[in-house]
Amino acid sequence: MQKITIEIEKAATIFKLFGDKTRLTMMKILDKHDCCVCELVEIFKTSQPAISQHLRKLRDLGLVKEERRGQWIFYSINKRNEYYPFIQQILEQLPSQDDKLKELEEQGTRISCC
Amino acid sequence: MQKITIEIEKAATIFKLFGDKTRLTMMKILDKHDCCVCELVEIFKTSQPAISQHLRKLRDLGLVKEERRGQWIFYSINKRNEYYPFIQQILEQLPSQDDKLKELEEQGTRISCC
DNA sequence: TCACTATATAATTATTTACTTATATATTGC
DNA sequence: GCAATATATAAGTAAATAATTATATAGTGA
Repeated sequence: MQKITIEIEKAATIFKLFGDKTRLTMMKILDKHDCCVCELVEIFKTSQPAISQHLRKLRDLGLVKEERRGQWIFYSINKRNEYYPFIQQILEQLPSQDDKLKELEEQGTRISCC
Repeated sequence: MQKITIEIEKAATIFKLFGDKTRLTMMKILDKHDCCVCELVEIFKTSQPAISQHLRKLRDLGLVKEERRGQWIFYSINKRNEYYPFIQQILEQLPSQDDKLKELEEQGTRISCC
């Protein structure tokens, strides 16, 4: 296995963000699928500002990146982040959250919105 | 690599604890060396109650265990914890904190106290 | 038993965090 | 340009967190 090291302080900063279930689930989802904000609002059944604020924290650390596509802003994992290998190793150990996206597709929410 | 999975919710709970630099460093130290509370107080240059409270949180999740040896109570990583493999993979990626213990030895604090 | 040391716990306080409500900005399609 | 939609941001609030101070408990050695 490759040896990755990250300063303790930086790791703690990342874990602080990962200590919230919503953000951690978001990271797991975004690691496999780009999502727009309104999809995440649907998935987490919470308010749009709450989602935006979570995304901002993740973005401030460079863990995710945004990309505007017309009316929508899509978020995805920033795989160029210096710490992505560290993060990836963690996310790999979490169970897939694909079912959450599948629900959206079944509802038709995914297509209609984004 | 072996495949370990942990529920997202449980992982977030662990990360919440790891989101504090003191606790994360503690975990890294305890993964290799048992320590008594007074050593940790020395290492982190903080109050004894603060250290005790951090240890309690880690213990409440079963991440560390305590063992009385005479006057002192030694803490160590609970390697029997269901999630230890997950935790171990994380701790492996953090830089060694052995220098902190070495400092104590040089000061003589380690021996005199414990 | 008593003084001393190590540790835990309780209560208080200050800080941080996450959410809500309200509002601003940007894009689309008419 | 205007209405509608998507998103961000600001301000306020409630809840959670971490530290401090004070006190309790437990072991040691005289």
